[in-house]
Amino acid sequence: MKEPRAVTSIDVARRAGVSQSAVSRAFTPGAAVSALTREKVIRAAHELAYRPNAIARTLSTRRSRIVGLVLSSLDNQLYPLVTEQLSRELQTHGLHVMLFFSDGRGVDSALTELLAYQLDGVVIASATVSSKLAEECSRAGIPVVMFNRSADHSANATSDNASSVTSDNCEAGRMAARFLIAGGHQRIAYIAGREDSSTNRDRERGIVETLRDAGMTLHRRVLGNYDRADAAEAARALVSVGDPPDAVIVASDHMALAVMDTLRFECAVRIPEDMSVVGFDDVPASSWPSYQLTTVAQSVGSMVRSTLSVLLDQMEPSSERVRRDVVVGCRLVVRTSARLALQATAIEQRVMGGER
Amino acid sequence: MKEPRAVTSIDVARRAGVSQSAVSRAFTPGAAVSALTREKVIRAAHELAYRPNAIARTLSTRRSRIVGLVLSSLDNQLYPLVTEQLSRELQTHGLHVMLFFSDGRGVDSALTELLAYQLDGVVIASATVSSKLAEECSRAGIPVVMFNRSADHSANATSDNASSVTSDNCEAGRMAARFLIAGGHQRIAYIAGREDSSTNRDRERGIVETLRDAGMTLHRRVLGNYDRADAAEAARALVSVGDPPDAVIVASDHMALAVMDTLRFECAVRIPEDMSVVGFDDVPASSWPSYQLTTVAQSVGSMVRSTLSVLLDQMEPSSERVRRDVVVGCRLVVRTSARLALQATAIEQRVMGGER
DNA sequence: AGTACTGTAGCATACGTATGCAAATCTGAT
DNA sequence: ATCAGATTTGCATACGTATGCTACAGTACT
Repeated sequence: MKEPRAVTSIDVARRAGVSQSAVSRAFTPGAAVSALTREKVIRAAHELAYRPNAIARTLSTRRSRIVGLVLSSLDNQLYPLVTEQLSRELQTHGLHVMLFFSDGRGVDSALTELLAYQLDGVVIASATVSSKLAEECSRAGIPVVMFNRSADHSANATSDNASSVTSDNCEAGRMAARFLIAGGHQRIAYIAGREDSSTNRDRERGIVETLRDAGMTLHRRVLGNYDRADAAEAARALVSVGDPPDAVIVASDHMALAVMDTLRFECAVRIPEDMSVVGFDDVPASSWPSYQLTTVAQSVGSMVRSTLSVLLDQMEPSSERVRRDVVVGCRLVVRTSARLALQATAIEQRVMGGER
Repeated sequence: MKEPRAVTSIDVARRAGVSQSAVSRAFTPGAAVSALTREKVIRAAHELAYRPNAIARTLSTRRSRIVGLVLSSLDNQLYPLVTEQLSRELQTHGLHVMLFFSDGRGVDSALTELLAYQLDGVVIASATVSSKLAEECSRAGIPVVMFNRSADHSANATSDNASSVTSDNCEAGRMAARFLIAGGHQRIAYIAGREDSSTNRDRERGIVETLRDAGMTLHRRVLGNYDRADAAEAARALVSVGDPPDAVIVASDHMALAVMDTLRFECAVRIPEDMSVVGFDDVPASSWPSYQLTTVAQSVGSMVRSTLSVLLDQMEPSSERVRRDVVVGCRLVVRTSARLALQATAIEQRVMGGER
């Protein structure tokens, strides 16, 4: 290897006429260095284009300033949003994101490589990830935040140390159901997400509860698995039999957009005249004029900030690492994909903006 | 710090009754260890739940197995695709992606932190990144690949070492223009991307050339800056004056979708009856039934594989690090947002699938 | 039995930075 | 000028792994 041999703190020390320790301290905020020494060091460093080696620093301090982000896919527009915002937030704190994609098949051998990188924290935003991963991280002393999903306390005997940041999905389900009920809908169907997802479970519970309280019951339930193709198939199933629903709640906007397309262009169903559609998440495309999807928005901003807060907190060496579960509020974004209470056909109220 | 003190190769060595070197070699493919020793080590490692410390390895080998991915945003659906595919491909080669978001304002102080992580390579998929960054990386001996953009050879006196992977954008522009000309369009407008983008420049050149060869000229040109809002504004501008175009080529699908929405829902323009729309990239939403956007597809798969190939090649210590510029072919995906040659109104041919 | 060779094991050190500790310097008050 | 106290400096070592080198054991051949 004839690499140009990177410039090290020793080179800088020599040039500045100080010790290597001095160089290190000059780059460590709050360290004991005189202003003069620091200035000499900074100058020399600048002349040599020196940059502290983050890897060596990690080895020494045992803090990598790297956070792992585990995803199963970026198909759902929600996750690019989360990825970008989380990454930017971390960046302002001098932290960086390393990406890990779960391979879908439960094994996730690739994910255990994650342990090798001395990560300062891990954010799991993938449903298909074995809870074993979270457990392994905890055992290794790495703070874990489950993003947009909570660990199943029930099934897991071992006290699970993973924190979580979720929306108030139960309430979100209620909001969706209440809105449709108020709109005079009689036959409300649900296209579910993955059965093993806490988000789906909570949203569905809120819906079912609210219907029951109104003396109603779920008209029909089909599985969409958070997948566009499955959701399209579910939409077909809903209209393929007699007595179709007059409204459908879809467990995510990602699916809801596919449902709208399928209903409109394959099934000649008018939205919302023939059928109302309500989703969850408020992804960017939901506000596009072609869809104008009424949806229960998750505040990605709040969720990301909460995640950051939990992580920074637990990264403190003095931290007690107690599990924290943050629940963020939702809000209904009314657009035109669902009939309103007052008007059956003439629809005008729209909400296009909103924090993201 | 009362961290549980991670288990190291020394612990494993002790338990297996061998030296630390033996442990290291047992985990190094192709190293000189007997099968017996390796087995003892593997067993001990397994019992202690040992995982080699990638950071320490990096310090020793000077190879981090981390690739930096520099993005300006994930808004455009193209980039989530790229991010996921690149990350997965790298993952299968034992490499990982670290994310960097440029802050838009040219300074990018955050990006130079990138140099600190001893990255094995950098992929720049951000238009707004100072070419200085690429230069700094090259100087540090880090292979750089510009993704979906090429460095301006012209303006840059310093021989730029950054490789690039792009589509054949000039040909892509020609394909779009030829298709519209064949469809009998007379007044073809162009909504441009950012002026400083090589991708925009090349696509536009292909379009203008082709029009000229057909004895035509660009009916109108408006700037869209690869931004949905700007593109919507551009669409309004196109129809706000007399003699509107009968076709518009939009420099990216990301913008084209906004253009379609604006034309249809704000301007009451029927697509393609009143105006044809053609885009570039073939992002996922372009194939959604609401849009059915005719577009010149970039083969994200090919581009990612090429990027990987260049990177792996240049990461070889023996590599000569000569710049490589890969140009990937495009293909026209005909859907229904633009009139075809044979039929003015009755449109039926569709292409929905295709490699991605 | 002696020689040459091959394959393994362990020792020692390097990678670049951070930091505890003791020594050195400075500050200001007497 | 002296000294206590505060500040700053440099030395030495630790962080966990990889690897050049030497030593040794085993094999095959003369």
